[in-house]
Amino acid sequence: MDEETHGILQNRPAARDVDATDRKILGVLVDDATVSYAELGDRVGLSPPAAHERVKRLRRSGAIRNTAAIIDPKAVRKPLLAFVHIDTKGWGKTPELMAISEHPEVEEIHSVAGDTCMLIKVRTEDTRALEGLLSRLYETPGVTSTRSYVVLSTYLERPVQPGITTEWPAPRHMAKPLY
Amino acid sequence: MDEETHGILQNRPAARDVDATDRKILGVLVDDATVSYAELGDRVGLSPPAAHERVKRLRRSGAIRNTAAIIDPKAVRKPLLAFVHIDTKGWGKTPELMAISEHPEVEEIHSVAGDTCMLIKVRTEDTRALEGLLSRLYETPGVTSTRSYVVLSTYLERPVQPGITTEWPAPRHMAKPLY
DNA sequence: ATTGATACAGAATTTAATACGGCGATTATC
DNA sequence: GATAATCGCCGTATTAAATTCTGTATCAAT
Repeated sequence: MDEETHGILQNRPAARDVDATDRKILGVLVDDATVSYAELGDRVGLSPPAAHERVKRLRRSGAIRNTAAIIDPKAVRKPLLAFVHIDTKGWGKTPELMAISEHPEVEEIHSVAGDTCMLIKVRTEDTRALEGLLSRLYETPGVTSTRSYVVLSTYLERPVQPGITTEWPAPRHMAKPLY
Repeated sequence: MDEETHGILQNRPAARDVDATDRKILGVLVDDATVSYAELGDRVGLSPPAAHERVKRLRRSGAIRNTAAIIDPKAVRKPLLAFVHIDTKGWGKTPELMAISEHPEVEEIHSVAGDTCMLIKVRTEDTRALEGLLSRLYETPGVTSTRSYVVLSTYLERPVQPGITTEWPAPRHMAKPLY
């Protein structure tokens, strides 16, 4: 038996890894997911049904999490982007996180290794609205301090790219990493 | 004449602002852009052609920038997320920015008001690949130092939300902001 | 060598996207 | 205040794409 033997507990079926053709497909769909399967097949060298089958598999496996409309922040009156560092005492995860993610201005919440506990990304209409949001964030139980960094200009903003990640050359005479 | 009088220079046509129905549509499409216009119309209380018409307008006006597949970073072998602060001397914009955005691991580049010049968001396969990327970033002309913050856990990550931004209450006896 | 599974192409069918014509309501103009 | 014009919407018709089905070649395992 293969590695799918322990698959009794996981509901995901195959989870075959993403090959070169899949990456091509992802590259097209990240740019524009409205292309027809005929067009997509042309671009990656497959027939329409074959391209369709691949995309279905990528969806099933979770490689494609979602197909979403990307909204211009200015169109929904949120031209101001800021990053906020939040220091907390005894971060009790669920309730506080839920409270913070309720605000529609909050787009990301990360726990960071470094000089701060939480890093969140927010978009607001203007500095006044940011002030209001920060005030509400500060009132969240567990939050001891916040520092905010307002973005002046955004030069690049794109989704996860399917391109290969180049790697740091391994030290000579050490084929495998030490850890 | 109205505010469109100065529209001689801008090529965008109408750019009517986004109303409540548009926000509902955006709310649906951000969640799942693969719904049919019949389904979309049902959700927001419109006929399929009417829903289609609104979506077309939202695309034309740029409110919907793109319809994209959202990829699971793990599926393309980029499970490691990090933010990098880059200090530069005399940031000469274009060439250096181009050089940095060439790396497929780089997803965002922002200029930030605060104690650092540039804030970039990157995804790599592992810490070794991050090390390689940082090394290459450091070799970019104009870069004087980098500080990186590795993300331990991501609790929330979602696209721009069409929901209304709540605002900070204006000071009493001051109907309009002072600036 | 044989069996099984997988991925693909081509054709057929079903479903959805798109274009068109007409109606009602709101807005601008005289 | 009456009229014309515009805009947004609906219902229908047409076109295009998604989806299903069947057969075939290729690769892996027995």
